[in-house]
Amino acid sequence: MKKPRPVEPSALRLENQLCFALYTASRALTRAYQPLLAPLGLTYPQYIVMLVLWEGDGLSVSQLGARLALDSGTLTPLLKRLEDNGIVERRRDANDERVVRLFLTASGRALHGRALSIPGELACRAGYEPDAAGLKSLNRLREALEALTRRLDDASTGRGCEADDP
Amino acid sequence: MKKPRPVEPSALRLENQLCFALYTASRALTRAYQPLLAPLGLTYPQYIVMLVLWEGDGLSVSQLGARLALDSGTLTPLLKRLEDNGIVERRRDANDERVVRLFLTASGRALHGRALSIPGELACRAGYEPDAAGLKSLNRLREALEALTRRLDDASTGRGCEADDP
DNA sequence: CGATAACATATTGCGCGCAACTAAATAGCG
DNA sequence: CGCTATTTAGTTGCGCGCAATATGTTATCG
Repeated sequence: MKKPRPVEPSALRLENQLCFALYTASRALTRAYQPLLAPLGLTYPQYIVMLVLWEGDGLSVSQLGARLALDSGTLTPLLKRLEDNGIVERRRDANDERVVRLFLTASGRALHGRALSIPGELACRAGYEPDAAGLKSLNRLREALEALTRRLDDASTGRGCEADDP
Repeated sequence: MKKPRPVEPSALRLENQLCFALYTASRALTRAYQPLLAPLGLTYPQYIVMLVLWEGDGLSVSQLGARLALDSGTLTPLLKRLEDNGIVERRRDANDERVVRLFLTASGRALHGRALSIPGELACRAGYEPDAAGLKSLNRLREALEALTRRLDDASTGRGCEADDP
């Protein structure tokens, strides 16, 4: 009979945890964005939604949700707030009354210009040189995070891990 | 007079955004942890708190908050829930009635054993080899995130960026 | 000692995320 | 056609994060 392999107690030390680094970095980024987004009247998740709509509007709530990995429980109230603020319009599709299509209003489109400088401003505040190898390192970090996300989503979908004997 | 330097419209494309990759990866990680933590009766932020307390209890709410970059608005209700679940005890410091010190109960300590295998299990589910160079790449990712967090916190503390002329 | 400032935690309010469930519309099938 | 299954949003409930504020405690200064 096999004993479950022993686990080092240090496995749970906070500073060893990728999970904690990721959790903290994500919150730090949201905090850093907040003062830049406040003048536009946007929260950070609202800004993420606007990034998609600025690329092209008219998509449905579920298409937006697929892009962002968010469901209607999050998006519906968020989009209603954007609509209340006059930035977004929600219209039922005439051919399929189930789907709600999302459109930018004039002021929603106008926000795009004011948002353009935000990523650069944030990178600058964080001390990244705009043209240096720092850009390359940011890209590598982004790719590593995307790879991690893919693996984690697979892990959530699948169940368990292979045991000792196949 | 200098024009503000033009910004590429692609600056706002979603797939170019480190911020989106980080936001998505953080949520994916929380989702991946959730089925492993549910048997312990812990949410992901509660697990992060327990990681600190397992390293040593008796610390104050503000010390815990400094470690996690969380304030009492988040921690107080979270800790009350842990106390209601019989995992943590909150005691006012006898020498300073302002501070609340946090202690593990017996069942809180007992949870530690059940939690030890979680990081490895998750790494395995995500397809990382436990002893391969994959471990090294996870460490590099963690260090990159920690460096980013430090820079972002500096950016949040400080104000603005240097202009074109010093 | 008494007033006041500084400090530690608690409370309130709001906006996510997400699970679970509901409601309405369409698709598909006998 | 009628009935069920599927699809799409919306709703509810709960637990964060975090800003703003309140409450109670200790320190400081005259």
